[in-house]
Amino acid sequence: MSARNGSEPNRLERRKARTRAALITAAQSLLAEGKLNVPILEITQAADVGMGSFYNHFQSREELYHFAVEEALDRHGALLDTLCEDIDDPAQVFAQSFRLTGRLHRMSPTLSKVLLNDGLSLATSDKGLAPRARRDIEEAVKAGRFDVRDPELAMTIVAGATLCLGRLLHDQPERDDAEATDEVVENLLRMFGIPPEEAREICQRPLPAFATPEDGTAA
Amino acid sequence: MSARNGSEPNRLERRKARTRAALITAAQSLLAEGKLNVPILEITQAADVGMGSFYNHFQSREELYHFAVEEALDRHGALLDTLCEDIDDPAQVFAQSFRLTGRLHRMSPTLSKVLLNDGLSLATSDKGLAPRARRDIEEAVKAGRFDVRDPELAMTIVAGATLCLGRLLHDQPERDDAEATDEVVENLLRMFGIPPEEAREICQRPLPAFATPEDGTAA
DNA sequence: ATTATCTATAGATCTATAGATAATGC
DNA sequence: ATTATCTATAGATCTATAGATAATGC
Repeated sequence: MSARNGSEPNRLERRKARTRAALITAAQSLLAEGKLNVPILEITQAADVGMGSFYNHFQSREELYHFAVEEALDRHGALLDTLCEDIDDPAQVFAQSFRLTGRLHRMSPTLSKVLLNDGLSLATSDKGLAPRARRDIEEAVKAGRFDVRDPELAMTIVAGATLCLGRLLHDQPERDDAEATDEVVENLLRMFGIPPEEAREICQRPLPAFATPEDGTAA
Repeated sequence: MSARNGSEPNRLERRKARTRAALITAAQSLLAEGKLNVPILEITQAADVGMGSFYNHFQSREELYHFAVEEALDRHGALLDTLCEDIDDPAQVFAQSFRLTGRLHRMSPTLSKVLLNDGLSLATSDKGLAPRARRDIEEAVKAGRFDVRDPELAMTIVAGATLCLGRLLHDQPERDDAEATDEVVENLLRMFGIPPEEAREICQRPLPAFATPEDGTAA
């Protein structure tokens, strides 16, 4: 309650936050494994907290899963914001976001699987990649970079490609993830009216180095 | 057992098949509503059969749901085969399949929602739209119609677009489904290297009349 | 004194089956 | 006589909470 007044959280509040975070992390691991129906007890055991603590923080498994997905989306969104902040051309922001996301599936498999598990709702979420891609497409259209009649439909194709590409990269571990991702975004850029030569060039630009804290899975 | 010998199924076998079909239809309705965790009893009540009959046909809810999705995919695949059988140009078969599928979301909402509910696995399924679209893309490449480096990645984008478009059409009931679908496939055709003029023209060709038996939901 | 967590469990819910009933085959 | 279905339920499982314990604040 008192955390709202802007003052530092005290030790009690930090402990509470730790318990909550442990539950959310456990939920993300379970979501990534596709275990949606595990008993509450199994969740709290995975989080290493008592059964009763669950109900101090969440009303139901569904509520916990909801927050777990939101947390994953926020983490993804923050990563994209950080790594694209210096780029002006919306077409390049778009391409770079997509290329980074493609590489994320293998680098942060849990984060990736949480996003994929939620399936199509990722496409319409107001967090994570979707709102950013939508923004980039609209700005690129305004700037005359993209030739797109309906940005929302363009967004639909992009979201679908993102999801199915992630799925493909998990299903085919032998496939080169960077190469596949870059080819998909190159196709998308051409679809948006970028000349083939330039599309290819945009997808070959160096990406910023980024280290994901190797996944949300705590040690 | 004796149904395997090619002879006519007798009344007993037909009754058994009816019970099984009732369970599968009920499962499809529940899947379409997103009710994945309903008790077996609720499924059998929806199918109007006794609780015990469930276990005469399926080992678990998961097994039933699996067959329910397969049945939906088969029905969709058969529809596409019937409606595209007279077309030679693989690019047009591809476009027509996509255009028909887009119109299906509203015409057969239960079928559509079952397919969407299963989410990304639709993209890699060997039934329904996916294998057909893959076939069309590969043939179009061979025939020099499509300019695509990796047909599997092209397929990935198409599958994603299919799914997210379906989701969009359910989320936005006021949107014109035919218009949106045709614009998406037009974009995809351009991405595959079809000249813009021709892409547009292909998407404006008349479609065969098709009446879905208004959905798998029995009266 | 207050707050969060933990352990233990009552009561609700669900699964899977046993045994009875009904339909069909021969 | 055989096969499928139905009803009723034992036993397993799970949820949600009560009450005890531990940690922190003041």
